[in-house]
Amino acid sequence: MVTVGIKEVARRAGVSPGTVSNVLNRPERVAPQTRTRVERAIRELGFVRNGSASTLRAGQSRAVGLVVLDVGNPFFAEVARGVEDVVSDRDHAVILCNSGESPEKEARNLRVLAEQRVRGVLITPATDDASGLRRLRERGVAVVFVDHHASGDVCSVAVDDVAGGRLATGHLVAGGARRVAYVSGPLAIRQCSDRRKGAVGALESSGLPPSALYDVVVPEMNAHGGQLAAETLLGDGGPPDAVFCANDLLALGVLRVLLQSGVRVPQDVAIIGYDDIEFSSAAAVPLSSIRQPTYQLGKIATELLLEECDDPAGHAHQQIMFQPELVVRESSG
Amino acid sequence: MVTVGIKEVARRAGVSPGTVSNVLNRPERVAPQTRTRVERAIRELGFVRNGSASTLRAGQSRAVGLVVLDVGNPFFAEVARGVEDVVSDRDHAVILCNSGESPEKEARNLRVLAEQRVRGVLITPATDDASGLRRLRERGVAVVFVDHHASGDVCSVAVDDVAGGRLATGHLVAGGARRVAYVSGPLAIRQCSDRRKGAVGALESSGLPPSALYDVVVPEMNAHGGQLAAETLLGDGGPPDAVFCANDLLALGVLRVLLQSGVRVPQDVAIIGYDDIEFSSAAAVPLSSIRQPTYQLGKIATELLLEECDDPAGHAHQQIMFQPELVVRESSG
DNA sequence: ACGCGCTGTTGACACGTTTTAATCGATTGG
DNA sequence: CCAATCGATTAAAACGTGTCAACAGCGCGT
Repeated sequence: MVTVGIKEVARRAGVSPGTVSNVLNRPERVAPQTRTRVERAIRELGFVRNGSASTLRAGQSRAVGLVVLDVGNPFFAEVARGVEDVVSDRDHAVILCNSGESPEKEARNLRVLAEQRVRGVLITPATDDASGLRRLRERGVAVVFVDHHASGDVCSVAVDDVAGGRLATGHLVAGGARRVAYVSGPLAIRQCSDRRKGAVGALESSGLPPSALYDVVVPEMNAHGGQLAAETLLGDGGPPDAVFCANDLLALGVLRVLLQSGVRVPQDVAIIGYDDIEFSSAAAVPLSSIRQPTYQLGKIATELLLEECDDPAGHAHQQIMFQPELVVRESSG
Repeated sequence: MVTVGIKEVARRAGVSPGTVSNVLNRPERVAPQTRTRVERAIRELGFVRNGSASTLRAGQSRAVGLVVLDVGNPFFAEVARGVEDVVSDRDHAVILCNSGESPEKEARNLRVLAEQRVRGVLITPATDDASGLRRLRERGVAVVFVDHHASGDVCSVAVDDVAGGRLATGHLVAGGARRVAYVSGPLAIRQCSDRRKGAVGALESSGLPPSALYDVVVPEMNAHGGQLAAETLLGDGGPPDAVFCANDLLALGVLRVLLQSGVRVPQDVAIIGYDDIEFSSAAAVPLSSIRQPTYQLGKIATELLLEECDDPAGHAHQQIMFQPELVVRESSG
């Protein structure tokens, strides 16, 4: 491994290593003429800064961590795109971690990120146990919650999931549903429990009893989980009037199984999903859904994070909360 | 930032810093009893190793880079899942980069990865210009191509795109198509040109003239690109008999616009995509496609990469080539 | 001519770990 | 009982960069 360092550049340009470092980090402090000379030397030698040394000395790296529940979910892929765009503009790197909704994997990921001395962490937590995150923050790592509302001393960018659940369920009830199934992942995941809360609220406002809601919880929030849920629904003494799914992946899985079983959507059963991923509108029966500003979620969260990193003292934590939007398509028409 | 380092652990455990380092890196060389003492000290102090210092001194990091054309494409998301699973088992980190099919962004990403001193890079190149990668390899960074066949001195894990193109187009022709549109991203992307090559081959074998293939090239290989392509198809003197799309995202975009315009699929126009992403089977008209072992692509590529990193000398480069598989659904039935 | 401030530059040290050769103690063989 | 050997541990020297106090050169006003 041929290692060309800052001092070889310095020798070639006829300056001291310190000056080269200045060219790299505070170009304005060095005379234009020497700067160009150094820059030429850098180019000629093909020098690239050693990030480890830089990080070690400076105490902060040029990378941020992103921990999501499922990279395979287009929702998080879109969030990741937002993160990547902002971070890449500032020549930083994104370390992507997948928790797969498992607290253990999440903890392991956080440890790796701590080792890497990332500047900050963007996370959609898989659990309400914030002890791992607290330790991180005590070590001086900035944390921003994504798609998860926080309170007080942490930044967060989220969408009002209770409102979303109310919106979705209210719409189903307005369409005539009297018995609604709620298909979701583990209720330990905040998004799932909040959306459920909204659903319950909507039923109450409509004068329906709480028993009108029928929970089907599956371990994984993907299409496979949706298929599992649909089989449960079909087996359990006939399907309900309508199904509210905690995300579109689940909804697509449910939809597929119902259609295969000869159930007509929306005539027999109405379905609504959540997230409004790109594919929902192209589904066999175009899927009603709750739209969120997904890309913005990633983008704004990252901006907040970097802002906090750049000025930890003068930074005021803020919790941003978007309002979701109902998108009606055939599956609930 | 409270920094508890190796030497505080050493003091607490009553040993030297060197011993702590040994516990971390070669536990077998240290007596069981001192080892447990050190491990306790580590736990009590909440010590986490400083990756930058470790990387700096050891000369190699615990991170690999993954450069994909589009994180938003479920195909690459699935590849990323394969990579993440392997890498996370070995307590490494994945640095995710998105080139967005742009050589400039790709080059910038590679520079960031070089700075981070990643152990290796997994990449689906956006261009045939391998100079950036050559420089990386000269610096001792292992490189493995993903979904891109390499020759000779580099590892690669790919799927036979020419065969895939032939499979898809042969199927369309067998179904009666005489005029086939090929909707694809920039032909500078190898996957696109290879699949096209297969398509041409299939037409020739069937005795059709090369003019039977009609190219529609769009700048981005996503659903939006597909919509653009479909508009071109509709405008240009009536649609062809069949459309072969270079990936499923394009196909879903094409499908949507055709259906909206009253074109019947497959009666008026047959469509086939590529990648067989999860959503294709759930589309308004379930999409025929070419299936690839996507997760395996990421998994095996990563294993190859880490193998090369662990033993650069004794490593024999290999090019793995999978065969794709035709999946027929309604869109071409 | 002199001191002053200002801009540009320098040199040396520190960051936290890995690594190597050296040291220590204990055990074994002669 | 000494020497040789072996395993466990240590001390110290790197790794490549950022930082900061110190310093040189220069123009300015007095």
